Amino acid sequence: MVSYNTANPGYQGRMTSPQPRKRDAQATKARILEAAQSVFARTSYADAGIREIAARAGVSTTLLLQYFGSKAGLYEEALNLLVPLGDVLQTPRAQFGQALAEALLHSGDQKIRPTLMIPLAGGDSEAATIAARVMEERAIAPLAAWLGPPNARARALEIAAMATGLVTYTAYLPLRAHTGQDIAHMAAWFAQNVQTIVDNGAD
Amino acid sequence: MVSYNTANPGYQGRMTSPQPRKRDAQATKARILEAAQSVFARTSYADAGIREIAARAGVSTTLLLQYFGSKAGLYEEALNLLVPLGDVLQTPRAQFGQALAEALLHSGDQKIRPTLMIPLAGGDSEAATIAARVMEERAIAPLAAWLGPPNARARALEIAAMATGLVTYTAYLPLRAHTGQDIAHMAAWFAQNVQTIVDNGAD
DNA sequence: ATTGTAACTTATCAACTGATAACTTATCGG
DNA sequence: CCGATAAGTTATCAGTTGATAAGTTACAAT
Repeated sequence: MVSYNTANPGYQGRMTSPQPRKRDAQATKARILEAAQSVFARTSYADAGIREIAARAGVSTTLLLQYFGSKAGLYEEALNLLVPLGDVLQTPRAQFGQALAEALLHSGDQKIRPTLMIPLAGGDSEAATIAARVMEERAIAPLAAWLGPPNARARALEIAAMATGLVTYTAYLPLRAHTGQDIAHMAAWFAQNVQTIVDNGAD
Repeated sequence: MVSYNTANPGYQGRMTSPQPRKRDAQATKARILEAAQSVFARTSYADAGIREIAARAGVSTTLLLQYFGSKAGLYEEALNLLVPLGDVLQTPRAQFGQALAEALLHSGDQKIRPTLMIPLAGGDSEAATIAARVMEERAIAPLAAWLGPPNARARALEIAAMATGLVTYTAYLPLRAHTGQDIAHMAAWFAQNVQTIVDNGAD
């Protein structure tokens, strides 16, 4: 592993990647963001370290900070990039529950799933403030608008609550392994209840 | 504020608390655990600091570590102490949904609420492992046993998922303030869906 | 009254965190 | 070819974290 900011001066890493890599700020930024997403999704904000993200992107921490200003800045940009609901909101209303369930349970550890882990940021920390804003703007608000009255916001929050809970207990917490039956039961339960919220605007 | 381990040598704090406080290991342990609960509930595990907990309990960090071995040990004991479902599992089955909703939304920031924040510990950190074990033993398992077949575990997880989500979006994330209508709608939704899971064992 | 022991603290550590200043090097238009 | 500028790095810092060794002080039984 090529590591920067550690005791390994001068080594260029030509063995692992034959090309010393061209200089391309945009591509580098993208690599950093990708690394940030995967690291922030796996550990909590406080546990995730700038050094690990930088190493995973094959960059020095300095460059990372130069591009994103601070760890918090990187966090915000990484979250914003996920645009959680984008695709799912395109599906027909009648299949929304099913579509969201599949997106949450089968997504390849990227895209939507991490977004639901945003709340895992913390309580009153700087990270929580950022996470709350992003969640509000990119998930709750669009979902509420899509749902429409009555009680748009409450219903959006209910869906978000179920989604966060589902991901938490199926993919995030290292609980004792679930059986296929358990997963199937939960998926069906989730899809149906979400769909009810979508359909039953008038309760 | 009396602070230990900082630059304030020799000050005994006699002004704020006239009695220099008797030596009582059990009471001191209890004070530490209480402080730990409130701090761990407010910030994430990684953000919570041993020093803050110790200060809040009016003790030195050394004593805290002497009693609980390590930060992780303190975390585990503090979580275990919450015994989340205890009271709620005593209510009649027909009112379980309502009872749980009230416990979650009206609890004075202590008792149950923090327990549902356990998952906020992190991803693959040491804290997450501890949190998962406690959650499994003190919440999922007893709840599943109480629910009974069929699909006891899946149904328990579904309830836990909703509960975690509800707390997350009403009390934990610093989202834009909810209206009373929103809260009421969510509470009713939560109570009814939990009750359905309790009743409809056979789907 | 003395003393043994439990309760509790002070002083200190090594490791790690995010961040900054100052340097080097590749790339590209003229 | 060249030199300006962006892309990238090394070295380093000050602050904080959890943890430890060595001490001090209160209390309770003899």
